[in-house]
Amino acid sequence: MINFKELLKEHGIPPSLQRIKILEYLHNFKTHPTADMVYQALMDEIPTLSKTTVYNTLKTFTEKGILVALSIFENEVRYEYNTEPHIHFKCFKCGRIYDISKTFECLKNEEIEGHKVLEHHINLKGICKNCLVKAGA
Amino acid sequence: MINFKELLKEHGIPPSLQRIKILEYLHNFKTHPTADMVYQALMDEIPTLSKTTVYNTLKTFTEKGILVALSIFENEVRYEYNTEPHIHFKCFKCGRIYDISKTFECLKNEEIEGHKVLEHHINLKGICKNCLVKAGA
DNA sequence: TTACTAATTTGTAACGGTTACAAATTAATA
DNA sequence: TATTAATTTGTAACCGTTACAAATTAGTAA
Repeated sequence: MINFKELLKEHGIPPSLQRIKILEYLHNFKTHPTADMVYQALMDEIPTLSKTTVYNTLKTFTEKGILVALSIFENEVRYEYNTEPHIHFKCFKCGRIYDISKTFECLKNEEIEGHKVLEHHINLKGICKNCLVKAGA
Repeated sequence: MINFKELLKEHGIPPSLQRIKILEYLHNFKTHPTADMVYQALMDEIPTLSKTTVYNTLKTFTEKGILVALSIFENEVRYEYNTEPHIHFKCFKCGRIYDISKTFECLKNEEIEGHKVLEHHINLKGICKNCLVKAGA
């Protein structure tokens, strides 16, 4: 059981209710949500919640390294809890994003053609397991 | 010398002046431009050009496989001429996008954890060669 | 507690990339 | 040349996001 209040403090972020709840959500639901999805999900629990707070908080968390921002979709940013390095698979049909645990040793080097690599994002796209079954039936 | 008129016909796209010029630009300048950049660049040559035409044309080309749409930046889509598979490096400082010719054999397989992979995008981020030199000086 | 200050949250308006849509223009055909 | 279809254009709207100021909350000192 993670103490999110402590986790925020460790990252130099004063733990308000909104911040704790947003962090908790990102940690518990691995759905790579957009800012709006987080907002919708927490509206019931925090009726006064503002969308701006969600955007600001997600931005802060990302800057502090607690979350990672993904650019898998063309138009909207998605967030996930920063854990082990992994790659993403997006289904063209259902739109779901899957985490692929496989890592690539060949990307471990931190220098390529003279450039210093700080991040790498691998995004696969295609038809997911579920949609393949549906199409085959 | 590529005959862009013929190339369009081969992809089932009637070759209008606008379409030819846009394709020509994407082929000649490997700058991974946004729709707006293409628009700005062609405004002199085609004074009546509309931004909507650029957007529509880029979309059509992408659907037909002539171009590839990149989601390296968070907010805007960038396009490039569809050639050999390669990966992209985006510099945090100058924002430029570099093509890295290195390919990864480990991503050649078309099936991963049950999902059918149709596309893969590898985006590296960090400090580019040029900016490293500037920072070191 | 109370008064005061700083931090946080909120709501509205605005911004920027993109798209919808109808009118205007151009090309194609008879 | 007249008619029809395709393409382009311009405007307005959409949507994700951000700027900003007001309102609220939390923290501190008397």
